[in-house]
Amino acid sequence: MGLTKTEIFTDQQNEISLFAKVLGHPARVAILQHLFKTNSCVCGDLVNEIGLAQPTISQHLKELKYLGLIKGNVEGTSVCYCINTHNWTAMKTVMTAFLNQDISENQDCC
Amino acid sequence: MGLTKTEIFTDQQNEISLFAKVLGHPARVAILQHLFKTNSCVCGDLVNEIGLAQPTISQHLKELKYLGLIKGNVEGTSVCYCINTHNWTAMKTVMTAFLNQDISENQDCC
DNA sequence: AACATTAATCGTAATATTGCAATAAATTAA
DNA sequence: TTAATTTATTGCAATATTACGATTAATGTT
Repeated sequence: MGLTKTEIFTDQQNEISLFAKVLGHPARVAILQHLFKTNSCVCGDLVNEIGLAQPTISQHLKELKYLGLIKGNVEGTSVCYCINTHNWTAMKTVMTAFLNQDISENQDCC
Repeated sequence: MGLTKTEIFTDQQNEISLFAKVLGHPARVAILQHLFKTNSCVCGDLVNEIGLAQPTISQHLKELKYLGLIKGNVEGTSVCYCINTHNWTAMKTVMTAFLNQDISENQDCC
């Protein structure tokens, strides 16, 4: 079906998976790393940095923006993107809590 | 195309995105949380816990196993699954490093 | 205004993912 | 051996994702 049954999961589970999903493509990972590295905004030179076509990059940026991980500002004919630090931190909190779950008693049982 | 161009990205970027991708479905998040909570192994009662059909759960378990995040042991007619703590920790290290990237100069620029 | 530049959107093709019914495989019990 | 139980596999339908060419939209330049 290709259609996830979100209604049978908790909000938390859906939130974690949505964040993970947007990080689940190397182009989006690369975009985020580049925005972190260059700190200040970057625009369409992401197209040059990463070897994908402009519409493809634009599409990935849209997804990152939709999840709130980046912000975009129009500057003349170009658009300046950067990390939305507030939302990034919020996402990090959610993901870190999930990753740091402890095994109650411990040791692998299988 | 639906086909990711992995060859243009670094091994690290591909690794991060693969880990994120497997966490990018609420059923797999729920399975992992359940395995953590019940500590010791759990078998097909995951099918009861989560409201998906047995083949669907089996498929999700397969993906988690492929990425090495869980282990499965045959015990009679049932199969006992549990977190692969070693690989989970390794994954956590990779993901945490990515999530904890710092913005060089700081503050949002857009 | 006409042109150039940059990014978003549209349309489309190819592949991937999700989910399940049906079936097969493996093991145990009678 | 036959039946029961449990999980994996197969096959398939529906939807999602990825990628890009062509186009449009927005702004700046001459």
